[in-house]
Amino acid sequence: MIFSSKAEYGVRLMVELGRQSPEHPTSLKAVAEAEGLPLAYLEQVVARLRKAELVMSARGAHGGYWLARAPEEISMDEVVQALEGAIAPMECFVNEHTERVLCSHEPDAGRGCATKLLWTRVQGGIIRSLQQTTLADLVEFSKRGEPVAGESVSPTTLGRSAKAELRAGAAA
Amino acid sequence: MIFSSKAEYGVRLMVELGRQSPEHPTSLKAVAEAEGLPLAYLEQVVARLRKAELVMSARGAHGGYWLARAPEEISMDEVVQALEGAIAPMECFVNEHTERVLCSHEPDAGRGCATKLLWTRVQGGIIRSLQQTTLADLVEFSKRGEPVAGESVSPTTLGRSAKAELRAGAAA
DNA sequence: GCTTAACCTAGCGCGCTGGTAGGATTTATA
DNA sequence: TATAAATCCTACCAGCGCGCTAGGTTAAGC
Repeated sequence: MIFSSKAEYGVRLMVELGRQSPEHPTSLKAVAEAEGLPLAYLEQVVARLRKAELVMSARGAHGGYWLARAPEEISMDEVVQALEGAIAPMECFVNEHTERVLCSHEPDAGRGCATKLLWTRVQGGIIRSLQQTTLADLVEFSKRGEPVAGESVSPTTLGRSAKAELRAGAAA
Repeated sequence: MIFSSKAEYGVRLMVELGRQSPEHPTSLKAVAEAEGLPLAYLEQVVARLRKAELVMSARGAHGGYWLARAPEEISMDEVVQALEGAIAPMECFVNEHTERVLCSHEPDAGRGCATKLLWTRVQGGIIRSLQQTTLADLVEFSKRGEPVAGESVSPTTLGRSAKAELRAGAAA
């Protein structure tokens, strides 16, 4: 498993907010009930999104959360990064100071570190796919089950519909 | 963190085997000492590679391990999959039956599941970057610090040297 | 001033990760 | 044939992070 449930819950929350009009704030309770998620835990999740300035909040009665920007301008790598911390395939990537036995990547010390090359490529693959997906893509998909054809879909999809992507893409 | 140390250790082991001639087997003890890894734990790691038929073994004195195929014909997604199990960004991807609260991806139930679209794309990005890297790439890189120019480098690199890739790619 | 909400912090059980321990089995060699 | 060197196998264990709960404080509407 790669991402924790924080990412899952947080993304769902963002999608839910994206479905609402930003006129009036949405309470966490409403989101928790709609998605069947524990409210108290959602509070911790949304706190990360707020600190990253991806959502805004209003306290008190009829308070709640709403998106800080339009869904089209929120790329999912920001969201996932806010929820999960640095996006890295290996421990030594996130904290260079944690010099555990696990990681002996000497920094550019003559002979190249083979695993670092591999993890760098993987990291690139992850980040690219996250960057090329906006929150608007997900909101659209959740509304119709399929994004509008001819819209500014990310380059990777190359015209394939999101549904076809789902069927084909999961083949490991 | 995405991949566990099994992946790190196992990939290093594969690279080490790739550096040796397949004439005579290499003992785990030698690998463990060369890489500074715990021998007993490496045994469990290499067992996964053996079950996946990526390495072969000979028991007894002067026994050891060697690659089952040429490094050029071993793509890293096979290796990582053998070490880590199914490559999935989220729990529900690896085991559809573990219906925890975490995952409520109804299978194609009308309205599309937005997070599933996202994780599918991420999974594609990971698997693609792993498939496009062969063990030979890593062995080459570990030998020279840079792959031979003009060789059959994976399409993603597009002529950029591996060193440049390392410098640029890690920027989150 | 009651209710509704965001906000904060501490704690906790469970499972998985990263090992260790101790052996059994197989093979080369003296 | 005894010994050493190696793979192979299983059980066990400590630590820690994840997912979550508990219990509050603060702020805003009616």
